[in-house]
Amino acid sequence: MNINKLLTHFSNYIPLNDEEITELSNRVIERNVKRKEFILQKNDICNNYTFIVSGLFKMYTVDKNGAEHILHFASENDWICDINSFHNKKQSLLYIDAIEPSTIIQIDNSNLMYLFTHYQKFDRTFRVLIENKFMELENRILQNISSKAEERYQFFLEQYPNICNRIPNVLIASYLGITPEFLSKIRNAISKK
Amino acid sequence: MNINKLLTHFSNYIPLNDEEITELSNRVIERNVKRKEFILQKNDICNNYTFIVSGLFKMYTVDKNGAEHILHFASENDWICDINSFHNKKQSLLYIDAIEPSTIIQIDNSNLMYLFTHYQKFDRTFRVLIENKFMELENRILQNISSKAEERYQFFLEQYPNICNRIPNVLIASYLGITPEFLSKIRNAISKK
DNA sequence: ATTTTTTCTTAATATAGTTTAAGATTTATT
DNA sequence: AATAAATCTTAAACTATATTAAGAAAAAAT
Repeated sequence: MNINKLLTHFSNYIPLNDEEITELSNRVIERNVKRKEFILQKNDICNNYTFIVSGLFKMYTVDKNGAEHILHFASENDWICDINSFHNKKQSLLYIDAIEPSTIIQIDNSNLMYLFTHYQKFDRTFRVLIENKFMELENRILQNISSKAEERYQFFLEQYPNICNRIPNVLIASYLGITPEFLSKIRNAISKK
Repeated sequence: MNINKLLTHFSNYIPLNDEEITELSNRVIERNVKRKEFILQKNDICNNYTFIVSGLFKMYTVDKNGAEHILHFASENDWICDINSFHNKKQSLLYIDAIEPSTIIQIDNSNLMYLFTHYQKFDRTFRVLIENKFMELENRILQNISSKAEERYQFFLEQYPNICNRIPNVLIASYLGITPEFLSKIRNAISKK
């Protein structure tokens, strides 16, 4: 069962005891998701924290011209959630769909709140989880305000070696905030060095 | 005493009981900080979470050309900390200094860890705090990858009406990731509309 | 296996943003 | 009050990136 992958993930933060493992296991559901299938769409309320057992997702907005802007990629052993919609029960502005066929484990809002309330460890673990994600975003912001597109691309390749060759360049461009044509130019310039 | 401002701040998340108030009060220190005084410098380890009672700070890197890139502004009733340095006890890449004469309340690493370990509420409150900051950064990233500088400037003015007129434009430009000359051009274009 | 769809590239032209330099204005310091 | 320092603006020339369009290559669907 894939729950083991989630338990191993937790144990990298704080190992769970038997009671916590049982409680957690009873409160999550496992799902398979096809390529291009949505697990969140705009105007829906994001009711789940999603742990990715295998596969790859993108979270993004679509602007008035129909262009996608990718806020996050997330692959195996990572979480994906619109926490604004999740915690405030507000309609989401974001889409999340699968770039690859994927297997996920989801915990919904009420079950996660139950764990937060009854077991201190979950508050702690999710605090540390979100702190780590916050640091990643800080680095990304710094890149965005201080570096040219070529440096940001090189940094992306270094930072995400496991996913960068599973993602079409058109999506990497959208993540970096540039056009695919310009990314192509950058790649050409790099290859000539 | 200014500790009341901190207690009020906590009570916006989860009110503290008497014991928690006593514990917290005994574990923080209050300081006054002059304009341009550093509370964190590059290569130091950030050993404090800093709550701002009054005043205004900037957190930034300095690149190889000596240019500042501002990651965060923080004013009264807000927190500022390099959480990467703080939690991992790593040398910071960042500076934090006061834009205005300020009063702050600081809690150091060991005291905060004590509170986390002994009182669940602090884990919870700091989880929610960092979740809110994470959402703010998500919005900023989306702006950076999808909007032109003029829109980002207008959004900044709307989102931070209380601080935007206390910050010189040269620093706003650095926060937005543009040159002060170009911000001046944008302001001129806006004023002609 | 063939067709359709998606992805990647190239190039010309256009726009957004930077650089350099200089002067004017405002704010801080003596 | 005078001087020094920081801030804001303008403009010309330059560079980074976007747009448009078109064709080639690769991947997905039938």
